[in-house]
Amino acid sequence: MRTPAELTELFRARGLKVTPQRQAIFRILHDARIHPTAEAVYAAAATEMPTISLRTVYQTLNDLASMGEVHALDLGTGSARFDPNLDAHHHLVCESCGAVHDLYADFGEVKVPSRQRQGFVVESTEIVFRGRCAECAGAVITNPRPTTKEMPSDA
Amino acid sequence: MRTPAELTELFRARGLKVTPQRQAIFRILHDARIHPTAEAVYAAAATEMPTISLRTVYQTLNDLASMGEVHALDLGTGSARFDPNLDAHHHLVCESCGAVHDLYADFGEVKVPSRQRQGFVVESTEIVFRGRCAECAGAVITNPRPTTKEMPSDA
DNA sequence: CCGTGATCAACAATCATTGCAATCTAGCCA
DNA sequence: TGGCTAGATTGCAATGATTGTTGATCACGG
Repeated sequence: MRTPAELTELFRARGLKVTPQRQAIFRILHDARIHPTAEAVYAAAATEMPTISLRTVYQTLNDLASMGEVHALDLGTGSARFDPNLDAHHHLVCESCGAVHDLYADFGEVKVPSRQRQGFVVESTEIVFRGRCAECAGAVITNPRPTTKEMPSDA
Repeated sequence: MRTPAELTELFRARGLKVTPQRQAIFRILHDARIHPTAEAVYAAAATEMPTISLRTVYQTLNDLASMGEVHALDLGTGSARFDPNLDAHHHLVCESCGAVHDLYADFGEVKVPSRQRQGFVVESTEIVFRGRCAECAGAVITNPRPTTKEMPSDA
């Protein structure tokens, strides 16, 4: 994605104000190597700006998404993920822990045969591989993972 | 998918009871040519069995899904869709009206290059084409410019 | 230094889905 | 056929992600 500086200019050019909140979000997204949820961005932002509201995070993420500066992904993991990586790529989704990994690979001509297009106008193509990530695949032997939102720091 | 009669046997064989509610759902799914949401199945069931509860529909759909008799799809259209079609196929999703069409096409070797697998164990692969279905696309054809969002012309 | 838009806070609302507890019944057996 | 019991159904509450609202405050940028 673009650098915080570029996004700053872009926002200004559109008449949008560049607030500290927005700058923080720009930075967080730019540094993100993964696909954070709104909640995750909020958590990250809150460490440096405790008063930021989740509402503002959603707002800015949506702004960025509708400007095409990030991609909003719904991979069925409960919450939307915001992908700062705009290059063509695909995703590996862990059914167990919900992790999303990028995959760069060229699968050649993946497009709808005109015969079966049914008048459909294709705007984007996504390939999602579902399965288990390295850690979860290793651990499947026993417990199916319940929604362990809270983890007792010591057990 | 299997016929209602087959599903009936299957349920019995698993010690699950075959209630009128379940039979209705079997029938509805079997006749479905599309990918109904739970709500849609509920609506269909309610016409012939007004007292059925949405809860029961969810329950049975989930049972069927975990038995592998239908596929639960989350295509980011807000609600999950239940696909009675178990053959390998892909989907065309209309971003405008949310319609989901099946697509039968062979894209050859679509699998994760081992180099990039990162230890991931792939269990399923889905290819989703997003765009506009014939009707929704038709609505925009009159205007050569589909989206009226302004683009920074002075870039 | 203004004006306008952004933010915040504190909810309420929505929507899909699931949890729960009380009630009911399918399927088996005598 | 009648009864029994595990499993099913139901209605409603609850959850979780996300958005709407409103009014007061704040600060970006001209």
